[in-house]
Amino acid sequence: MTPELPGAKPTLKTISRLSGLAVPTVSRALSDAPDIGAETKKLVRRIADEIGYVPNRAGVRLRTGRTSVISLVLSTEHDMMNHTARLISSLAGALRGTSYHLIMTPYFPGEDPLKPIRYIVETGSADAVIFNQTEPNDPRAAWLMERRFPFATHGRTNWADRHPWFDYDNRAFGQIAVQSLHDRGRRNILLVAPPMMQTYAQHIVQGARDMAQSCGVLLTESQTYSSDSGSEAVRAGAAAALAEHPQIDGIICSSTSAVMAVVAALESAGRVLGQDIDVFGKEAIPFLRLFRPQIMALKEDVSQAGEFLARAAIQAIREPDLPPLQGLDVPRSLG
Amino acid sequence: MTPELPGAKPTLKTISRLSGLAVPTVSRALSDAPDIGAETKKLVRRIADEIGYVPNRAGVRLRTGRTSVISLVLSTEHDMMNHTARLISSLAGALRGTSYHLIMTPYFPGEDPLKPIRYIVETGSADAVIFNQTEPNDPRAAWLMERRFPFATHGRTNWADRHPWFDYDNRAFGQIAVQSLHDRGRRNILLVAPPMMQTYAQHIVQGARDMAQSCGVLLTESQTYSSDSGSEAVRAGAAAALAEHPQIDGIICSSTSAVMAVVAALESAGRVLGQDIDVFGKEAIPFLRLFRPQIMALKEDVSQAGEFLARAAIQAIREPDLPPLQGLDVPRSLG
DNA sequence: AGATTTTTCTATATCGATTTAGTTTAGTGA
DNA sequence: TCACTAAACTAAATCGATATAGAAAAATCT
Repeated sequence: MTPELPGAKPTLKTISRLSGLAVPTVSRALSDAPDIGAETKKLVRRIADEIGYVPNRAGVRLRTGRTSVISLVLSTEHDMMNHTARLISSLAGALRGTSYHLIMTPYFPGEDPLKPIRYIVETGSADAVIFNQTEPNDPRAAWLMERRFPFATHGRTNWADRHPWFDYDNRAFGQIAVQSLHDRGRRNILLVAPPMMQTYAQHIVQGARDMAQSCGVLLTESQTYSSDSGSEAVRAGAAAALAEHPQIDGIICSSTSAVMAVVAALESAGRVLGQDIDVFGKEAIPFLRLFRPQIMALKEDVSQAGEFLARAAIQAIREPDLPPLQGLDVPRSLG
Repeated sequence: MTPELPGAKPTLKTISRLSGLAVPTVSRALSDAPDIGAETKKLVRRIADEIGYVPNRAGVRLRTGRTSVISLVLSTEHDMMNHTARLISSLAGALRGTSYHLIMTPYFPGEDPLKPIRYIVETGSADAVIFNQTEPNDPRAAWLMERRFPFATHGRTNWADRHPWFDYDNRAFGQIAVQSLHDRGRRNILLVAPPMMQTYAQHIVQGARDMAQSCGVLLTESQTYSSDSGSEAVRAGAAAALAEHPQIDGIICSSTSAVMAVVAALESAGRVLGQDIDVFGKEAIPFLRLFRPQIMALKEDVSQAGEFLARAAIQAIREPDLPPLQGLDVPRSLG
């Protein structure tokens, strides 16, 4: 005769029981109907706040027809130079023909990345979650695994064997980058570090270090700025590095914008790209080389990631006991 | 005693009435349960197909707890050079704190743009729709207005006074572009045409033509390729134009990728940017000028568009009789 | 043939919120 | 004092789908 399971989400019924009022009264009180007394409204709202009541979307929708969903319609065609949008549209495209809708849940830079995830799980607004920018000890992955809530990540974590993911092989990227620069005779390489909290950054650095050691290349890693510091910071940082270490003859960048900033820096320092220095980057979109044919780069296929993650998430929902789907995008040279 | 309103969406009840079977039987038949006869299943499925039955999401969700929604969580932070992603994340960000979820509904390039919209309206999967790449006689806008279904567009249509929209002032862009080039002494301008079906393209061309006439500038409009033809096509087209009309001393592009392709073309033709020729573009992201300080450009604020469209859509849902919200992004010069 | 099982379907309850139609209580007027 | 109205609730029905329990019909066994 337990009155309420502890884990259960509060509903109008919960408030009804707690307040002694009938369910419709509670409903009308919360929607500020004119035929409910002021005292009653105050009481109901207090209880609702206390227990963290959130209306069940399906209930509202079934009864009223209101969905509280806004749909953004967009072409799966990719507008040039667009990483996130490609991921989104390939995901959305891959979910067509399935019964799944894709909803966007944003979070603001400064805030707790766990917050949107908790919201989704606790309000039951999705069957699975997909997120990126994973960290080795990613709190989101830990939280979701603990609750056995289906999810898939773009990028690995320390528990990569236990959940679905898709990742670019950044270790290979780091290795190939150093090797390719070495093949062109470069021996003094600057690595514009990616943001080190993230897993992929550590993979790049590992790969680059390993290969630098076995090739006998001197590898300098930027410390004060990273590839996502903003173009101006990268440009200034690269300029300073080139001034301090004029012997640098190769630069590795992990993002397109960093490549551009670095090229700008070295050109205004009077260096000549492809002659006395090379830049190696990653290219999700074929325009770096259009602009500077001398830029060296490996291809990254973001669309593949979207398609894979869609499948992985669905499998995690439907077949939670199957081994999780995991996939690696193998770096390819440009066509 | 009408058995069924003609406009009503078919439900299990509809199939039940049509087949003479009980509602749960129909449900189990459709989900291929083992305790339903083969003949019955065939019959039920035939009827379901005929009347175009689609399960009501709220019903399923309320009963089973399954949402059939997959949530993509992303940061509202913008990764450089990213138009669509900015729009999406600013939209999603603006909807936080409201009761609305944002769902992505993609469509494939070749296919009917009306299709996803019809799907949303007919399955009732959203309260409002937002879309972009509007055409003057946009069939989506016409269809939605006819049904009084709330929507907002990024870009105007011929019925712009009758629905909510947000647009960049492309007419002003065209004017300012020509005028700025004229101010730098350019008299022979190539306009890399945007895709002319779309409204914004016509605005740019109008603005450019008007100003060219009043300034006394010769304006050439590309015919065989447009700014969304793909970088390689634009590059080749621009190269051909420069070869055929060597007197060209200014080029206007409406997209970032076109600017880059055009600069590549003119440089490999031996022209010097900022000296014997200028390029004028639009910049949603501050990196064109980082790369080539000589590039002239106006700023476009995509985030503003997302925030505005979110508000406009919500107002269209809640206050359908209020005059629709409409907003124009005024081109600003770079800081 | 009569009992037992299997097959195939129906009746009912339920998910959570809201709407419509009452019902009770208190308050007003004659 | 008694009918009459307003204020503040409650009861019951509903949205669409599905799970559970039970019933009727057909098939199988002894």
